[in-house]
Amino acid sequence: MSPRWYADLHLHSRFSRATSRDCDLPHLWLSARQKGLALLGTGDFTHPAWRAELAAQLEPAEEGLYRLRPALAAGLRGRVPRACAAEEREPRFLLSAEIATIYKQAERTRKVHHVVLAPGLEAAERLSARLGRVGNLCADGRPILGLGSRDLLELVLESGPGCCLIPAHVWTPWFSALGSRSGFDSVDACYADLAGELFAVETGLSSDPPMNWRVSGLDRFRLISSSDAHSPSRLGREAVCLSGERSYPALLAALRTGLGYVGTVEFFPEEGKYHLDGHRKCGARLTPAETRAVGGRCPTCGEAITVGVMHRVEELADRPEGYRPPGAGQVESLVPLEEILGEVLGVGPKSHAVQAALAVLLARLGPELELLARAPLEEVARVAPGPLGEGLARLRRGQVLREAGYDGEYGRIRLFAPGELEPGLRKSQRALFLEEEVEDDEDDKDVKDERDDRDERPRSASQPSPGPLPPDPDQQAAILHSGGPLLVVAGPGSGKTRTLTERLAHLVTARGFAPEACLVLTFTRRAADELRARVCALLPGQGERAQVSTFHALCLALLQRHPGEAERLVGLAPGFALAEEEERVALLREQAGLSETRARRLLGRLSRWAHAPRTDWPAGLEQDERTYRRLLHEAGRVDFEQLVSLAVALLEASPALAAEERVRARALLVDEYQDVDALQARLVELLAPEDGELSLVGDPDQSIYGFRGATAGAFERFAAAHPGARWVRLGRNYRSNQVIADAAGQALARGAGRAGVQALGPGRARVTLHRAPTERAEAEFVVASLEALFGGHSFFSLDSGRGQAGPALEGLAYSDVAVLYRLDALAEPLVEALARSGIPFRRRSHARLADALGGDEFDERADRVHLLTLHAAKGLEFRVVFVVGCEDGLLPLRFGPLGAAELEEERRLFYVGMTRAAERLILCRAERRALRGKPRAMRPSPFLAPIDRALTEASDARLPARRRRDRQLPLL
DNA sequence: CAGCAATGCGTTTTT
DNA sequence: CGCATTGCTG
Repeated sequence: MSPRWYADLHLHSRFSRATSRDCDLPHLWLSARQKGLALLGTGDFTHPAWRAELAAQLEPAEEGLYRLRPALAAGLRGRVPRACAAEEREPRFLLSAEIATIYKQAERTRKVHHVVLAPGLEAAERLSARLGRVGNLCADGRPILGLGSRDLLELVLESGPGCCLIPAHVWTPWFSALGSRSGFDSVDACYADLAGELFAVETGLSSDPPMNWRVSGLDRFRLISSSDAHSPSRLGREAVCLSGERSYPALLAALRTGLGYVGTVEFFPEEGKYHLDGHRKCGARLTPAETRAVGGRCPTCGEAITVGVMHRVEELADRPEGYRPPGAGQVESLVPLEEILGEVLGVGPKSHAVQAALAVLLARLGPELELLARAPLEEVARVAPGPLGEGLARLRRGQVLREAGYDGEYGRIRLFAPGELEPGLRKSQRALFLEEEVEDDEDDKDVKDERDDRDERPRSASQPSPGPLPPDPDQQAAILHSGGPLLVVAGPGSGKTRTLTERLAHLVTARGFAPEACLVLTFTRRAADELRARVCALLPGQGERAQVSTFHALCLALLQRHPGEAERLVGLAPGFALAEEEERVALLREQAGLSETRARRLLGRLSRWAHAPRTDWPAGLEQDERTYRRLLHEAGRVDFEQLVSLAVALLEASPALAAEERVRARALLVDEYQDVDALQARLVELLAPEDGELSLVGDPDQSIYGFRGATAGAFERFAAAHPGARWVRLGRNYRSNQVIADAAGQALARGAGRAGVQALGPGRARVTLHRAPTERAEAEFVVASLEALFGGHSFFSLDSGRGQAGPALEGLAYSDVAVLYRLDALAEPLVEALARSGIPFRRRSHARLADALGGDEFDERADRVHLLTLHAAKGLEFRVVFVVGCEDGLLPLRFGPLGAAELEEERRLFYVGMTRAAERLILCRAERRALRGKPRAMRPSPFLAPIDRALTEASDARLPARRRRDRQLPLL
């Protein structure tokens, strides 16, 4: 039997009334992953703006289905809970909409809602065009048309093969085919001569299949269930369960024939808003019999009672309760996990405590629907010992307490009787999920997580998906700035990328800049990809047109745009091309007769000396360089290192050409400006738009690429040349807790003056300082700490995790942790210890194997502990960061005497490492370490000294006390 | 060819 | 700084 999958075909976008602003494709996609929905309706395809968004953000997948564009999906990867990331369940979308028809028939006003499905964007467009002639489709994503149900069905059927209609939530009183206040006594009466074209009906929240089975007139319809969600978190509260192929034709076939239709996921019908009869204003809830007894009038006020679904089913039923027609689907009755957790924890379903617990459960146990229906209870108990497992057991047995809904009031399903859950039990269950509540919870209220969500929120695999908060005032100032050059100094975790991308979006949407006239410059392709994805998400349909490029790619494109001038003015060979590393080596071997090793060595030396003044070059190097350049030129090649200088030379040689290039980018935004070298700074000056916007973004405190030519003070030099430039400083750190932010600030400023960047967020965990005897002991400490952080084998058990680097963190995924080091060579003992422990890890080595193999995106996002050099960690963030090798000589790295500038760069490197951490920072050192074979005694890094002892705690290795006697040795 | 002095490299990384 | 490689001299 092929595996089952779930589909939610009826939901709404943010273009419908009373829906969440988060009903956009990324949020829906993310929620689908969390719920375990493999197929989602888009909802609202009749709305032109939503259709434009669909066209911009989706791309075709299986027949009739669409997937989120990879650039967008890539940006969301980090927010998918670890156990919800199954590749084969990556959500697909199909075109769906809900249409309301209001019309008079046989003297009665009929209000009927319909779900419409289309086999693709073109068909949706066609149908929308026809419906647009009937009524206004722009006012509401769920349009209201003055059209008979039958006529709507006719329009749908005429819009092309595959277009179909499913009567929506057929029993609800106010808006449905069978509704007591709106509809008919049969589906056939509603759709008249075309009713035969229908093959499925949606049961709605307040009825379930067993109720529907009592009406023989519905036997020929496949029963479907959907969420009708108005916010992403409500997706999948009801759904269709299918098996077999995932495609639009297969879905229709399953609904028509039953082949591949498994059944439905349901609310307990009592939870629906219209299950029983009643009058909400007076709080009167009545069973059908009671309603009949009081003559359909509210006993309190005398107004008409709203007749609910149960009552209506009884009116139309021609079979007793309990009848099950042949071929009926399976029924899984579930309760949203948020509600269950709210009950178990004794707090509201939207509370922080519930969201935290949800994140843990999804990260560990997988998507919600599977988890509720099938997660093994032993595993549930392992993740969350306590009443949750028992609750799920009762849920699966259908042993629930039901308080039925009526007249628009949701019902309530409980798993535990009143008083069954002791407050103490609830508290302990809550403690499982909340990091800091255990020791001091003076009050019983939620621990409020104040961490802001501006942008640089930890990309935890287990984060729920809250929408972003509005920009803070400094971010806002940078986003809105208009006029002269803008310098944005953005500290760690301050929302730099968000500010940059939102500024770009602002320039386009509010200031009228054409997207193609906006240029964003970065250093790495990776950064460019990320920025592009985020710009696309912010500017659906337009972001793709913006130019987001690396310096080198821009320069190459610029040279290639002007081949004539490039030949004439900077002496490039006609039809020049970029030389790859192998080609450069081959050139030197074949043309200059150098050996392979000598050729590589020469290229290495040239690259190393490229940024030093030629007068400092070793003897002979200049001569060698001239020869190499000549050979390169004769071969019609340029190398990467020349690109920027050639582009600068070209722009300087031809002012007209420079002016032409400036027009191409009326808005120029440069990321990581602190890393520009002199040529790149010059390029920026040459390209600075005359009447547009120039924005330079970066952080001088994170300048760590001096060896590559980045010259400290790039911002200052720019400001000196442009006295009118506006400075904006983003100083709030939304990433690190206060302790980490302060400690990092002290390390950077050598303890003087500045109390670090201002940080928000909870933070009681101190920075751990650990001294190990040897590098092997250091590695074992890291592993033992990781085991504690992950809670050992019983993942969240309370009694573990008091050991090494603090207690277990809830919902911690392996990829939330990084181990950082100054030299790649320091990774060896870590690799060995981690491999032994079985903790999955990934070492990013600078060996560019990944690129050679065409990228390893999959590995990149795998849930593994990251091993990285400090340099490679820049721009990333982790909930937990270890920095190993905090020793003099390694931090700062020193071979001989160290210049002041180099010392400062090493200090900034340490600062960069510290500020990668959001929640926990552990600084480790070894007293003896073998470097290049020879063991050496190591002193602590001088960078540790300025950190206030109040912010740190010492943690000595308390690994299984193998060698207690060691402690008697003098500690020095 | 042995022996010694001079030189340069080590470390971070991107295109 | 300290080690390895290179290249020169005897």
